[in-house]
Amino acid sequence: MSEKIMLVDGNSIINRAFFGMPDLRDPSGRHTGAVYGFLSILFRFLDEEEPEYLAVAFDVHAPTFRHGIFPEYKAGRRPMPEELKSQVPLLKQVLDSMGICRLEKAGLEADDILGTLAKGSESRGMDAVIISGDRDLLQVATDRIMVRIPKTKAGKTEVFSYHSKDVEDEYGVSGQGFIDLKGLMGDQSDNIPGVPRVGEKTAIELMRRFGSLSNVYERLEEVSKKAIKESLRENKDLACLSRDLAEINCHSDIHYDYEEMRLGNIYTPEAYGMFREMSFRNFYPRFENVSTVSVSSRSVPEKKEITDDAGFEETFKAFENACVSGGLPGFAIEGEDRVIGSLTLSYKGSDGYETREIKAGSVFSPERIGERLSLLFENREAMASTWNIKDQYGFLGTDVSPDRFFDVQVASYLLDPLRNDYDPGYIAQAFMGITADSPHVSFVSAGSAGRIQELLKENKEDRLFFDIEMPLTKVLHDMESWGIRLQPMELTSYGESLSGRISELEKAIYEGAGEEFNINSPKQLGVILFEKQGLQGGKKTKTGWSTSADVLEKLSSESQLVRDVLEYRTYAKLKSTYADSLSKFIGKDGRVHTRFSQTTTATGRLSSYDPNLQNIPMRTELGRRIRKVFVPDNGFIFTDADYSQIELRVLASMAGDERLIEAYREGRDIHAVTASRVFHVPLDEVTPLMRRNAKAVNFGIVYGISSFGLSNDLSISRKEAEEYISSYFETYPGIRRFMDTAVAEAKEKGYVTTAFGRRRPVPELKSPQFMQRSFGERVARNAPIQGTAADIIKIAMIGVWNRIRREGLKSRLILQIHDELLIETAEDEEERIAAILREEMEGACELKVPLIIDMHTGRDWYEAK
DNA sequence: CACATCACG
DNA sequence: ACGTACGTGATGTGC
Repeated sequence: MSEKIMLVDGNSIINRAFFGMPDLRDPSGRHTGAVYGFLSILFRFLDEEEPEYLAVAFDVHAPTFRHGIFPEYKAGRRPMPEELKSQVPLLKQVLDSMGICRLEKAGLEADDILGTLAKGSESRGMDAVIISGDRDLLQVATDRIMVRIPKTKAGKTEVFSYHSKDVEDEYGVSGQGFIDLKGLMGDQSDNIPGVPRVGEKTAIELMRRFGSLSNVYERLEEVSKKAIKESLRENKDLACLSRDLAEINCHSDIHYDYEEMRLGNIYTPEAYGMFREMSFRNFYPRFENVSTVSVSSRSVPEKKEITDDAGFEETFKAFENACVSGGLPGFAIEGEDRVIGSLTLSYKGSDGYETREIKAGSVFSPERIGERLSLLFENREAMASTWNIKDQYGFLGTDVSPDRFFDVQVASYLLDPLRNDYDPGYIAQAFMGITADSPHVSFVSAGSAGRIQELLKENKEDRLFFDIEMPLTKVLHDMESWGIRLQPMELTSYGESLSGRISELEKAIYEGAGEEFNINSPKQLGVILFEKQGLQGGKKTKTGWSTSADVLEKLSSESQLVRDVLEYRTYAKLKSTYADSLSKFIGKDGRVHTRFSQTTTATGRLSSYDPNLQNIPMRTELGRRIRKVFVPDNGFIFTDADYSQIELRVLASMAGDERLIEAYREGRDIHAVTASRVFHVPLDEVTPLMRRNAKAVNFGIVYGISSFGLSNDLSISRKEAEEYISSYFETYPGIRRFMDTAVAEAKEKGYVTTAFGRRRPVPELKSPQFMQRSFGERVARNAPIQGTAADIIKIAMIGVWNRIRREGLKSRLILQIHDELLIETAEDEEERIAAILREEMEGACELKVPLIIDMHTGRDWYEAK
């Protein structure tokens, strides 16, 4: 086997990567999308080709132009956007860190460098693979030089690969002929003029017939179309010039050395450092054999274990001093089931941070450690920093106040809510400039808190953090630890009642289909419905037929099979996701303890997982019945309170739209009022259909509305949807102003804010892709509304929790479902709780419209809702 | 591990 | 010309 060299067209690939990737940013705010995309492409081809040699060529724009005769050449190319420009030097740095050979020379095009190397390598008996984003390079393809062009299409990368034979198949010309072809047809992206009136089709035909440009001119009389013949005659010079411009110079003066291009280990520690800086997580596994110890051990202090009483007290004293002097020292507790395994404390010493670890065992009991720590936090002057306090309250006394803590996980979420996680490694790197794999938590908490606190203040998110998010950590901890009681027997029988119907439907479906198959496989189901049964009106997904409910519903009137599948889906979903899985989460106490995440959503909402109790069925009677297995403890009932149209009210208030505000103040039926205005009919002539449509418009407005989305939702034409929307904005001009302002603000500042100062960055607005930008606009309109509603219910939760506690009640807040709170209410506290919920929820904040709740009680969640 | 689907607000 | 409503989490399939 001969050796192989891989040659990458640096500029064209990074360009492709830029336009094919979302606008990623690294923690320090640098644009990195194009670099990421480039590396994905590079790694993919390296894995596929396994070359012995590798080089990446770049253009270096010099004042002289190629051939020196056509100053407009390349002048017509759109200038590189700033967001891409900044990534070229970054990419070069990354390539250098991996020891990958870069080839560039002032005045040379990357094409020329690649062509020269490919031909040079071929003549040395090597195979060459050129990776490029455009087709210019096709002219150098031969039997041994393959040109590969990756294209991103619908999120997938498709690769077109050409040896000389493939160029001939597609264009009917050889590699050499390709140059003449471009001379004839030109190339807009390269500003090669070509012959007027000759496009791709004509050019290919001419080349097929005459074989070369010179033959075309020798036998010009044989050209049949008059207009073409004339144009060719008049533009002979232009054709020759274009041909010269199109030709890649394969004998350019570029120095290269195969030893420098030989592919060694590119997964170096230096490269790993850069990948960490840019948070390119997907590529970390490629570095698994790289030792990173040298990088991490430099800055993270050694933990020293405390083993005697004197050291114990000394350490706590030092920690306490730092706590009360505002030094924000860090701590971290590890353990299980409320039993401390170890406590680590970090505080500033005379020479950087010092870290002490106290392990629970024969010397120090878990209780002693916990009590000593809790005692310290009774001091109202004390404050310490930690990571994820919510999951540590269980180790501390029940009375410890959230005001004693600064949670760096929660705080860094506020600073950038778009990340997937806020692990200590990220925080150390983003706020302390340390690259380490898993630096210990107490050190990171201590070392990053000062900087994070400054940033919160700068962003004006400090009130949000101290007044809402930190108090909420305690509320959430209590909610998780209380949990909600489930009736296992009832859950089982609910599941069994579903099983019966599921097997009936299975049988009917196999009969209707004429064969057995996996109904749960959209792939198999699509084949059955749209190919074997021949149903019409199928839609495509990336991978095949779509079998989603909205598609199937359109077909259900004409097919019993489809109706059975839809019903099967409903039952199967209820059984697998709810009946079967919930029972796995019932603890020894008979209760399910969902986890609430305070650092997951982009808008400031909470999320619930393990299990998710924020998506228990509600909309259909069958599903809703599962709520009957959620029951209060003996001696308790449920009180459920939900905000009425909180997002629309928030919108009315934030937008300051007078008509909408007035309608709410007067307690009107908002959807009916909207219908009356939008459809130009008196209020008492609004039909149920009109009201329903107006309701959909109101929903759409909150989502950032598009005529496409609305038309889809209402099954009306786009034109009609557009009319609804413009009529809506005429009715409520304040809403339009609000929406426009939100988008303008997002474009200017890069983020939008809620009424309480929560930020939602909108990087999509800078994307070169239309679709991404449109998405950014919808996000800019929606996030302030959804986020403000999230802020409000968080305030209400803290209020309700505090009132229950201060008034010494036995009842407890156990669930939050975005606009709804569920209280497990002691039977004798029903009225107190109703009053507290109403006061704290409706009075959570002052809007320009009233906040209203609906409230119910019941012996299970089904009844209470 | 990505995708399709579907449960909720 | 483009082709989506905003925000989540869990499940099952299939590479």
